[in-house]
Amino acid sequence: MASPLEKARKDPDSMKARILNTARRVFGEYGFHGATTRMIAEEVGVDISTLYYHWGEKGDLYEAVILDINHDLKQLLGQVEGVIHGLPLDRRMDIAIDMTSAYLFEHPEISNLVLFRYFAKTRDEAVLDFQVPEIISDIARSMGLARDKRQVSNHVSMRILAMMNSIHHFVSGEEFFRGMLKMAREPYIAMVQETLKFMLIPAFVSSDAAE
Amino acid sequence: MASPLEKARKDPDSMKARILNTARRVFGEYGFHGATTRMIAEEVGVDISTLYYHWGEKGDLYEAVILDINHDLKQLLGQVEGVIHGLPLDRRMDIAIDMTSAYLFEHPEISNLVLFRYFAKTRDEAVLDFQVPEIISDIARSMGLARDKRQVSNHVSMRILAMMNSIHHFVSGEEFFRGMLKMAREPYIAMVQETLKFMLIPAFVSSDAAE
DNA sequence: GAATTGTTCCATCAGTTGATGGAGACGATG
DNA sequence: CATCGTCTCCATCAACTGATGGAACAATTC
Repeated sequence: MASPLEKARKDPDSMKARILNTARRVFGEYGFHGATTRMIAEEVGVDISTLYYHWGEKGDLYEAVILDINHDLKQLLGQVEGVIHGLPLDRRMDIAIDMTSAYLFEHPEISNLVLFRYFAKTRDEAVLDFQVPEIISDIARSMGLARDKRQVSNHVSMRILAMMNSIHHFVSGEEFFRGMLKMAREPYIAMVQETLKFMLIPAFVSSDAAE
Repeated sequence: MASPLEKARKDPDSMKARILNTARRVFGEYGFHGATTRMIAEEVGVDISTLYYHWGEKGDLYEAVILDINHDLKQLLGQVEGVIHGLPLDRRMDIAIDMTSAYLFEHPEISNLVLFRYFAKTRDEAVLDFQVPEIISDIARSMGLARDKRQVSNHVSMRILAMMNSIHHFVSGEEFFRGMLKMAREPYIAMVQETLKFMLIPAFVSSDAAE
């Protein structure tokens, strides 16, 4: 029952965990093909073969990374849900945007990896991601956009995708956008949150009121 | 004055143009590191060295591709502007969303490459993109969000970035999202356009009315 | 302390990748 | 026909990449 991933999470100082965390960052920065096992090993400060000993081949390590970030995302959603439960929609969205973006700006590799999975093809055939639909259902429920998480319409799923990706996109593009707009980090983050609220809240609130 | 790019555009059947167009697709699908010169050459049906003869090294070809898609984007914006000129804001946005998304769904490699440039690092140092700010200014002006294209506030730039990327994101993620939602192409595209309007129009229209 | 197990590194391999030099093919020009 | 410039391919290189076997070492168990 104790998967390698659980072991790594239990002891963050273990070699397994150190490799996993570095792999998250490197895969997030350069993508699957852009990252090499040597880059990861070098950054950890160990030999390549140590990577292979702990995580098997490159694709397996990548898969572990994906599972790891999905785990983090779910945990984040749980926290957000706990805070916003029972509040009116506009407040729910306001807080959810703040919390989610703040967390992702601290762990930008999550956004990078999510986006990479969305549209960068791997040369080998890709594994279908079964966790994203689940996460979307969770959001739909906690946002009050669907009564039962089993029956989330495509309609609603699309809107949640658009919402999530607006956030990811500003996190992943930070370097590019900040360079372009010549902004420091803090004002950039503040402006991102403002922009997200500007875009997202009117749409969902007015649609909610119309019902 | 006749750059290689202009030559290629003038004669679409030339080897230069055939390589460029294939490179657009392959770089768009797999990213810079995921695409190999051999993949591109093979798809064109020529030897690798023919690639190098016409476009120089891999990075140069990639750069030509980026310039090429920026050129297409500007052309598209010009067309959109011609159609929406003088209409009220909500109509402008409605039409711009339809036209832009329809075009990008026909040329998805544009969206892919734009997004790739935003957040995928190249192992070599990246070249700063000087064209994106210009495109954003154009949009701001044609949307009526800034009086002078010289003085577009970061505020407005962020909103336009968010808008553009919402579109790109649904185009690039088509395969992933359609697989997830189990939708055919046409209804997917229709639903994307509906979702984009749902999200974008209320925000901009209510902000416009408030002024 | 001996045996077993777990962990790390060194050396190395085969396949891939970016890149080039040179030979030949082709058409235009004289 | 001869010559020249343009274009394409074949052969090949060095560097890089994913991957592995085995030696060395450390920790654990008996």
